[in-house]
Amino acid sequence: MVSKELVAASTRPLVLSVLAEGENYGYAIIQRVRELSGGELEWSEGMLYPVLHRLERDKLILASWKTSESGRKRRYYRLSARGARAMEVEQREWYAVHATLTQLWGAQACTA
Amino acid sequence: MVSKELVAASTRPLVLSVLAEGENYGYAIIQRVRELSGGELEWSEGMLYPVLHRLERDKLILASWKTSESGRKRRYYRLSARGARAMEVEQREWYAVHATLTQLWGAQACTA
DNA sequence: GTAATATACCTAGTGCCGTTAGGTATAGAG
DNA sequence: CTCTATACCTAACGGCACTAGGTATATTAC
Repeated sequence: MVSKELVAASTRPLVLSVLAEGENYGYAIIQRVRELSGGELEWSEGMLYPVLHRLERDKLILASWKTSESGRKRRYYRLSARGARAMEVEQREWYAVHATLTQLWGAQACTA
Repeated sequence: MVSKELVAASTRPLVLSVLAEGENYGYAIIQRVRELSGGELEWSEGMLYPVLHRLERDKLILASWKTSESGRKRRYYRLSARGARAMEVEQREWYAVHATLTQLWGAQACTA
């Protein structure tokens, strides 16, 4: 379990970073994040879809409906150039805060 | 500058960690965090004081009024045993998210 | 001496965002 | 044929940073 605030802080960078791996759709993004976090991050759909809509509204990601070979309709998202820049900003901010915290927590900056 | 969400996520762990260094008061905590972050984190008073009140309400920190030799009244906070445990939880959650992000960002886990 | 700045505390209104709790529809498994 | 997993969506609620104030005292500048 991760606190609501930490979820809020990590959602945008995580979504942008997952889409930097290649285009993907909402349901699969949730699973990808759960997998990457070893089950620590269990996103709800009610959280993610509004996030995707906001990112699309802000032109950080681009969306298109596609039908998979199974016949299922999915909304695929991919990173825009603007989104790639936003991801770098998020990354820099994250590292700034991480550096501040690890100064207080001692030398163990690397637990990844 | 750091996003609102990232500020929200880091405020509690930062305050608890600063108080783990020793008792301190609101105004000085703001300066300490600014110093540790190299100016990246510029907390407003309107943000911090409600945070301190919530932490006190939840018994994670303990408060007492003291008058400095300069004659100024300050409200000093110190970490409770409960607060120390909460800090460890926050730390573990932070590292879990950090590990997830750094997997997506590549090997550069250490920029601290 | 007095005006300006830094220190030191506080609160109210606003907007954003995760959570909870729903709803709809299709594909595959038992 | 029913149940689960997949796949999308939205509305109401609560918590929290942000903005913009307010009060009061000590120090510095003119």
